[in-house]
Amino acid sequence: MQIQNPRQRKLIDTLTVRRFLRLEEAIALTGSSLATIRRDFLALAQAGLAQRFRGGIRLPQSDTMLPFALRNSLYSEAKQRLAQRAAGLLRAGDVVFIDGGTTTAHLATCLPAVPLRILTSSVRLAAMLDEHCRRPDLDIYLTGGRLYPHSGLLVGPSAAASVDEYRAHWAFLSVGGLTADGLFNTTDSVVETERRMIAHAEKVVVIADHSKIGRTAMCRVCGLEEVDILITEGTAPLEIVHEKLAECSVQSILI
Amino acid sequence: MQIQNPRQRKLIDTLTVRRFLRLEEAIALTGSSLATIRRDFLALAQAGLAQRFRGGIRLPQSDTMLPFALRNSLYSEAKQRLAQRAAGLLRAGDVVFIDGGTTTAHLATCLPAVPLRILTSSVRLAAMLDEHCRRPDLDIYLTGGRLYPHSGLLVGPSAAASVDEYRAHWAFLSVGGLTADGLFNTTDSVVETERRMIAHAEKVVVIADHSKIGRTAMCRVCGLEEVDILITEGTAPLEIVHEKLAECSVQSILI
DNA sequence: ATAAAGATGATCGAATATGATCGATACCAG
DNA sequence: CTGGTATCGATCATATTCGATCATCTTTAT
Repeated sequence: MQIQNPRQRKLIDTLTVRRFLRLEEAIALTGSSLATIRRDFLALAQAGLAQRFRGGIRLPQSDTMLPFALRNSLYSEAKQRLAQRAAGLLRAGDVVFIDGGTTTAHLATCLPAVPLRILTSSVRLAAMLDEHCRRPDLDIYLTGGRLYPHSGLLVGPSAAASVDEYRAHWAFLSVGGLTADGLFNTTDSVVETERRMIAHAEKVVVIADHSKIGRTAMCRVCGLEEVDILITEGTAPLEIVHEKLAECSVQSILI
Repeated sequence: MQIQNPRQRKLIDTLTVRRFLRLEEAIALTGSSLATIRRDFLALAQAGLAQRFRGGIRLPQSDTMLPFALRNSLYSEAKQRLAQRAAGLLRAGDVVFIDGGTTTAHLATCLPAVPLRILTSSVRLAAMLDEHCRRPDLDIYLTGGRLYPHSGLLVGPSAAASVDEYRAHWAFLSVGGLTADGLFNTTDSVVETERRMIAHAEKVVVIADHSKIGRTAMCRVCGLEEVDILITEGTAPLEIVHEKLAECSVQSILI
């Protein structure tokens, strides 16, 4: 049986990005009432697409999930909270660069209800924003470039170059690692795009769960002096980089 | 069975580009009354071309199965044959511009099994090629630009400008209309991108079903002298433009 | 030219989805 | 164990959409 109700589809799709969805969140997401969401949760559970628990629904545990969903569900609760905090920074009319990555993908589910212009290199993020949020006040831009296979990411020189055409209030970056030495990512295909986003944004916000702090990866993106705000978990081993953060006047937001 | 009612065709065409179509949107789109649209929705659902849900219709399959749906659906038989013929032109290593549109979207289902590089302004086409086909020999590029709401199309000056960075062996275009006066499309948001594709491709291939021949639309793309190959149906009223086609040495391929 | 067949648009009762409310129940802290 | 709080399921009123009917307009066949 297929879910035909667009609202229920939206809930299911959100559920594949988050690991669970609470009643309050679903209400905010759809604009529907408590009673309706409750009925939706019941319907989704009866269809076997979700499991109910007190206060919300989650993905069925034993189900075979897509690789993307699996990768995403790792630390997804934390990422979701970090993304929500990041989204709280935004004001009406802001222009936002959003990096491609599993962490920043969570932003799609919690953007504030204000007009925004968004430039991203993530096709999935763009598709999510376009298809589900009926938000005529959102302008969504994609960088050009080569589609990195099976990742939904636009990479390469044209991706980087197209960022040069824009200026933004914010750049939201997700990283593979963060040390006193700077920001790191696992592949160089996205690094140049991130550098341009950093160069052309007023404020650079790095979103990183605790596992990223103190870890490097192959490609260095930039030094910490480029970063304005770091949003991470309270459990992160920040002492490793604390001094350098202060030196570069990075504002740390702990969740 | 083919849908011959032009209004219903329009609805189906819109549906292949968007994900779902609501009653209200369909009324605005066609100018017809509520009752008529309802009857159309019923007819399309009974023909198996769409699924109804309260307030609108949607494609019968889930979006990840869209290529499958396209291949199997009856209404698109003609377009599918045209796309197959167009795909037959391609050779290993070719660089191909593919316009965003319902007709060219069918190309995703029938590309030959040779290495190709593809630049398109259609996010859906790119996603189909990336996710559905297991083709490591395909390089997929997207133009940048603004995402036209609920259409999966990249539009605007940056979309057009990014085409300038590439040169291709082929440009595959789908049009809203074709007369002796040239090619036409319904909206100007994609026209500039198409012009750049035409300018930077060695061979320009227009794919148009019979309903497009002899019909104009609001925006003129270019004259027929820019076209190298026209792929259309044998039933198309080609006599209207036959002379001009010969004059511009356009090669007509009839299916 | 006329009649038949079909498409279209308006209207109305029926079916369904939605939102608010209320008592019952599960969870948590002390 | 007990009281407080939040969530749940059920119920009812309302709003929206659906299907059917009928009148009007257009097309087609004779």
